[in-house]
Amino acid sequence: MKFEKLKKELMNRNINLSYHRMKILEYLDKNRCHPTVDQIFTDIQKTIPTLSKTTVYNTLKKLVEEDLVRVINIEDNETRYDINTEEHGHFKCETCKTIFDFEIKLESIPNDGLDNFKVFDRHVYFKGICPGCLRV
Amino acid sequence: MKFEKLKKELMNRNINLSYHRMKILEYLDKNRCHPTVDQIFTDIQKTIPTLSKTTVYNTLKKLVEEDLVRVINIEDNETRYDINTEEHGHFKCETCKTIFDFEIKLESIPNDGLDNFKVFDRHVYFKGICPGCLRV
DNA sequence: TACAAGTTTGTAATAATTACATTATACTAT
DNA sequence: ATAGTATAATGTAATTATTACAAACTTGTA
Repeated sequence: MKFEKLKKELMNRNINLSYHRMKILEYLDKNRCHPTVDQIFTDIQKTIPTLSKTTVYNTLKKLVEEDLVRVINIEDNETRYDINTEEHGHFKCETCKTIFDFEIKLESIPNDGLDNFKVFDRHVYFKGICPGCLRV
Repeated sequence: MKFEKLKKELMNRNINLSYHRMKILEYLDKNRCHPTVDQIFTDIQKTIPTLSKTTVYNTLKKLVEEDLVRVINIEDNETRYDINTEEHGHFKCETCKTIFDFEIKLESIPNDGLDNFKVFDRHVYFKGICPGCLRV
């Protein structure tokens, strides 16, 4: 989703677009590398020195509740956030640690065992080595 | 994998099957509910009061390195462990919090975008509501 | 202008995990 | 059997991520 559209989405839902919230949203929009809370906090703090980490947590929590941001849990010790809520999988390179997005048709996954389950949320992540690191 | 086979696997790899390690392995074999470190520790401590949590962490780390146990990261705050290393997906019920296994053919997932990637590890997890909780 | 609701901050508390030094156990060669 | 070595287990302390909460600040509105 584009930044302008995201802003509108928030306004539609009566969510106040305060300065901090906007900067966090803008950051997520520009840095689609699935940043951690710490990365978001550290980077934005450079321009807004009074930003507090709690605000980052609060804002992300809000955005996740509103389905504008997705949580990614690949590694145990780092929760990452993704503003791309469209259907896609994640690939984490174990060498350079980069997380790549890849297209995936989740509804094409056969899941006979889940006939009577109501499924809200589908996550797929792979691990391995990316082409760049393989070449070295 | 059966418990006896797991033991043999460890011995093949020259991994000392100490009493604690064996108890942890046995626990994972009997409790295929994807327990957290804390659950494992708390339960086994009832029979081995001198067990330390560090030992649980150490043992699990070893087992994961040897590919006898898999790490499951669904929620940000709880790392779970699964002795079932055969290909399967996980479904977490958001109501009762139970994690179900389901069959999945991971190689059937189309992933055109990953042509030049080397993939080691494929994880799939869904969230939603299980039949039992839906019925209520 | 003043109130109420919502936002941000800062500090403290909690919880999971890791680091590390020490002790215990088991294995090997003499 | 015994000394020596490597591995395993323990306990404590440190680190890190996250949450709880109270206080201060903003903003919109009556």
